[in-house]
Amino acid sequence: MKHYLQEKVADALKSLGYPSDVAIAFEKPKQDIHGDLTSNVALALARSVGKNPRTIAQDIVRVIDVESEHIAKVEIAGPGFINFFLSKEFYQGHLPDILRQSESYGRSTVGGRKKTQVEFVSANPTGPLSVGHGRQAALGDTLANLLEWIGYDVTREYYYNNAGRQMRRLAESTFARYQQLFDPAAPFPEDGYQGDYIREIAERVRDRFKGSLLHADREETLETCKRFAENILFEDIKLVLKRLGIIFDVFFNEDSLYKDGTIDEVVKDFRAKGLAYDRDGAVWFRGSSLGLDQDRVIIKSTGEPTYRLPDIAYHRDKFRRGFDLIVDVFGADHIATIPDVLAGVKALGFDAEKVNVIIHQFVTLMRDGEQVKMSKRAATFVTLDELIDEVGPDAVRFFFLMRASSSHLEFDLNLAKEQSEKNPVYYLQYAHARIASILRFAESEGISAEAADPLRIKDRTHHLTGAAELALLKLLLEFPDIVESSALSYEPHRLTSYLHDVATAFHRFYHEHRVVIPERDLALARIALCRASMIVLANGLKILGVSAPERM
RNA sequence: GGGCCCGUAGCUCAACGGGAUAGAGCAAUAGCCUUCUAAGCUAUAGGUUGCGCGUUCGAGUCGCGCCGGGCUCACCA
Repeated sequence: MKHYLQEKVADALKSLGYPSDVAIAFEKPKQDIHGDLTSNVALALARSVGKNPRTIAQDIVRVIDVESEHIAKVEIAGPGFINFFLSKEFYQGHLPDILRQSESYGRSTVGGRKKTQVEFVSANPTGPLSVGHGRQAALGDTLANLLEWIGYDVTREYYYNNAGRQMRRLAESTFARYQQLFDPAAPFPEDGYQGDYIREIAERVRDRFKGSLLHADREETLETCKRFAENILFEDIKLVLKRLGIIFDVFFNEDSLYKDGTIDEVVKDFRAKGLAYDRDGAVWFRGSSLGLDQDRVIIKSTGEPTYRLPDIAYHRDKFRRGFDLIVDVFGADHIATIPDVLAGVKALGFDAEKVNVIIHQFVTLMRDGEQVKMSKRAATFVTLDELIDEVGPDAVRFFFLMRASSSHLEFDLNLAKEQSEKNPVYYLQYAHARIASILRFAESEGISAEAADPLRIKDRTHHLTGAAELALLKLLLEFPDIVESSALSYEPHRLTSYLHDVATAFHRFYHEHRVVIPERDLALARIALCRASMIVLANGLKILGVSAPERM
């Protein structure tokens, strides 16, 4: 409809001799009295044309050629808005489309199978996933879902590093706890990982190797401990992610960048371009010549690279694999790496515009009105696994998706656990379950099968004339636009808030109108509306990764 | 000190490339279940959008300067 009106307005502008290069924007007015779609073209043109915006609006309305079966009314309001009122027949006529598309309703092909990678979580296997990772997991997976829904070809990728100093600490911590199982007085490294999970891993090392590691070669033993711990931690991570319904297509090991020579290549290319140089025994990246605030070390004097180098190499690899769109989901604490990576890939000749970095702010847990204190050092953090245990996967995902990623997120544990109307997850799920219940009832009355058939419903939709019915129907027809805009703006919270509106509109409809009634045609039309509502809720929840129960 | 994010109703948050009277939920108050799920609905109340300038037909949104909170500025990742 938007596109249709855009064309019509463009035609009108042309015939009036107004500049046609302006963006003809339509939006949904906040208030119903301002119509269903509104455009501010007249206001936008006022300056360049040098006329009163209302005059321009009147000109446009005078010559615009719209079919009356779709448009009920066109009005000029306020300073020069042109408000279009769509006919109820227009809305009624589209109800069968929802039923016909069913599970696919909301999908589109605007993405054109564009090869896309979404990288998220990417935690190293040194410990359990935190609550912060949870937000990232929900965000990344939902962005991936959204992009898939609008026709992108999406790869979900997890990048990790199982070498280096952190893994060394993991190995030493594990071994120390293992030793302590035999001799409680054995020392624990000062900078070791404090968490209890290390003790659990150590016990499993003991179960597997008994005391045989106590006097074996230290380096070999540490290597054994490292791999053992890594495997356990990774399995745990995958398990937790699976609890949230997340499955990665690719686990990308940083190590492969060394093995296949990508790292060396990047350094060589940087040197060739004068972007890398030696100083104080280290290799530096000349970010200052690329507009960055300072040069940074990419290879330490010890010969080890800093994280920047593999990060840049990794992104080069992404480009080489042919991704047309690269979405990186990072926590706010990683924000410092981004300028280097983007400048690096750009310097290597790739289009940095294809990289979209989504930064999400931190999560604070609230319990009984007080912030849950978390310290990684003291190992008093709440793990994602524990959070899921406490409030369930649906609440975890939904709560993480409710807010804009740029906003700090306060996670109210009490609210998330509450099985009542206060809890927004239940509010949505309840609407879905309620519809399912109505449909079961309708079926028991023997009239649901017919209402599932778009063709049979087509001639009956004109019975839906109540304000609550039409308001609901209008909202349902917005779904594809919402999916598209949520995806393209990388803002899943638009979808959560939209679904909340749908649930509200449905509940209102439910309270005003009885569905299963003797008037058969009206009953069928209303059942169709229920089905359509259920489709939108189910599809929306599917994108969010939240279950849509049939009963509650 | 530099960079990024945030500051909107008592609390948690919306407001899609500036748009019309700034919206929801929770909390508060008053109502609604013999009828398809009350985990629901209706109504009332709640605001100088942190402060001040500026840009323009129009600013919560853009620019500048303050104030307050978070993150970050390693030869840690």
